[in-house]
Amino acid sequence: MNTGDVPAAVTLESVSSVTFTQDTDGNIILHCPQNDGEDLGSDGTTEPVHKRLRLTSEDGEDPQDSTSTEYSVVTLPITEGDESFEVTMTATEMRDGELESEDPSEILDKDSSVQKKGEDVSAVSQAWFTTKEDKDTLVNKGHKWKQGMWSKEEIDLLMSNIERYLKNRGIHDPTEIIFEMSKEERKDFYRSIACGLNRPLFAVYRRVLRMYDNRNHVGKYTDEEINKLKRLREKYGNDWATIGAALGRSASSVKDRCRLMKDTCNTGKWTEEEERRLAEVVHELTGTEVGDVVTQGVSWASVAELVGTRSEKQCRSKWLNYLNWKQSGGTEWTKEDDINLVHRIAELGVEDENYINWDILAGGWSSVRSPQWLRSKWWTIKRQVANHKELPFPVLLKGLQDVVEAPASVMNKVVVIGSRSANASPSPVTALQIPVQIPVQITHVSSSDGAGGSSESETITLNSGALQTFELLPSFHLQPTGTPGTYFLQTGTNQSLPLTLSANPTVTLTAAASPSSPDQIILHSLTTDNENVTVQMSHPGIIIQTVTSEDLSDPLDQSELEGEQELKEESSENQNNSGEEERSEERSKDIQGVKTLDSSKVEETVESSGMDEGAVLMVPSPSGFIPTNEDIRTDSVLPLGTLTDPILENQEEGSD
DNA sequence: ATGATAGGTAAGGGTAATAGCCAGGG
DNA sequence: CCCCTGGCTATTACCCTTACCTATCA
Repeated sequence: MNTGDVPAAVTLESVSSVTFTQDTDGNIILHCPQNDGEDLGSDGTTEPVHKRLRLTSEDGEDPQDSTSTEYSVVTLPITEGDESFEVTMTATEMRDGELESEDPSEILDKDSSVQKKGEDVSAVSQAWFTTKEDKDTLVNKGHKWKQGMWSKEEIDLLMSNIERYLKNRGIHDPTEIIFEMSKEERKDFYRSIACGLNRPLFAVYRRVLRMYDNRNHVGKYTDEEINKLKRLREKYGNDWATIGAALGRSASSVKDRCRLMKDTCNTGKWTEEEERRLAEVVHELTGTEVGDVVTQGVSWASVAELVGTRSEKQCRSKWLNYLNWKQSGGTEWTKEDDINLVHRIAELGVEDENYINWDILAGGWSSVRSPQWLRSKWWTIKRQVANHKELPFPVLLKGLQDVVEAPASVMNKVVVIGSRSANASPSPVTALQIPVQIPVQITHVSSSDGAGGSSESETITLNSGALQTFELLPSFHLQPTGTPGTYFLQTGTNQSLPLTLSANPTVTLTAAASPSSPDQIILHSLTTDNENVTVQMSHPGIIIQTVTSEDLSDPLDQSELEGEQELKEESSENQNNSGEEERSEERSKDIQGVKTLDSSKVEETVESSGMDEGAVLMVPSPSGFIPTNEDIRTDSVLPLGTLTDPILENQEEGSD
């Protein structure tokens, strides 16, 4: 099974009833009660029988099914000695004909989502394969798996898998398992945490090692370190582990650094002679001629060896970004090319950037220097959108089509793209990023009310300004807390809805029912400072969404925004417990002097919160935009990530 | 002895972010 | 002439895959 082999004989069992629950990460947990029969762990030992769940749909396995769902399944014993077990399923639904309808030649054929329904994806994540034969075997059996950079979703899943593993075993620190335990002690660790990830076990292993190795992500090498590294290199050769240990860096880090510093390396501008030599060597090694486009299949280490004065990275970079294009008579990149690029990508109609085949896209395009260069060009275009990381790819693309065609005066600004809905909005909205506080609409959805189908107006609107007004609609009512002027908001489903308002410590806010309308709470700011207000939510059954700002003329100054940013980072510190690279990214989001507001952390918090009583939780995308059916009239919406939920955070931190 | 399992190492292709250079405009 | 700005180039830290190796165990 580990290499995809299906055991010759399997025992089929059926259970009459199972219980479904949903965990905080949205995984469906299927609880199978202890079987009275003899099959489940009948030897009475603590070692559970390995089970695989087969999901059969009622209508068979028709690949033309309008909805195809892929499941990744793992069975986990609940407690030792208990013969019941849990099944965690991660399901991915694809809409009718998505992907399949694309021209296959336009899509990189390397993503899990192209899998056929019912395929056992766990065969990949449970297999430790590094050799070509192992790979071929799996490929021949029709398995496909994810390669390339890990997406945020994958990392999140990995982290939650690790958390679950830790919880089940009462371990607090994952590094204990990864770096301290023996193989025997950490038996099944990697298999367990690889579940749901359509990646080879080995890839998961590498990723985890990197993630939790605190000697990774150390940052720039100082001159002192470089000198020390040179000495260590002379002493220990290619024993990267030893060198790394001596330097307080990971082995791969020192190895990578050494690759950059050949003794004979020149830096700075390439001389004509160097360029000539590079071209000569590349053509010689690849059996090509001057004018041929060579972008792959080059051994850069060999090239560097022969060029003599440059490292492999320098050679590759020079070739792919300049020399090959220059030699083959390339033309300069123009603004029209920018527009063209965005349109061409849009025409591909791909769901995700990873599906873009840059080789094909670059083909026959004289101003494109190489597929790799084109990709980096895309990056520079993409980064004109401040919140590009948070946007769904199709939304970003649509927005960019407007952006690249916009006048230069607009192009020079950082733009934020937002869309009320990726589906409903005919065209996405672009807006200059001006620091502005936006109102927040909180909609409670009762059990009977579907996701986003909030036909009833149950809204609270928080307007910006010193006087905060909440409009209370029918399903909410106020409940005195005992403190005059302070109320709890009570929802129609009888769930208390503690809504706390906090702000800068210098600002005190109190809430009171409006004398004119009992359906309003009026918040008074007790200071004259019109500080930014943070609404802390502590209720999962709530839709949080940004709404039209009728008044965007209430800019906050930079210091206020920075304060806000700090507040959020502080509150979300617990989320990122791995030292993963995102952390530093979050901190360096200062683009062109405008603080980019980022609510991704906040979103994670809310997103992974528990759900109860059928209440539906929808959260804003990190930029504050979520699909909604409601008719919202704005063209200019600016996100402000001020919604935090300490309780939910605690829930997540404290338990699951 | 053999093959499977579960790592582990090294090499090298690659990405993404940023630093640095430089030309052009005010 | 100076300064600023933006585009391009070069650099670099980190990521990922591949090939190969090794210890342990059934």
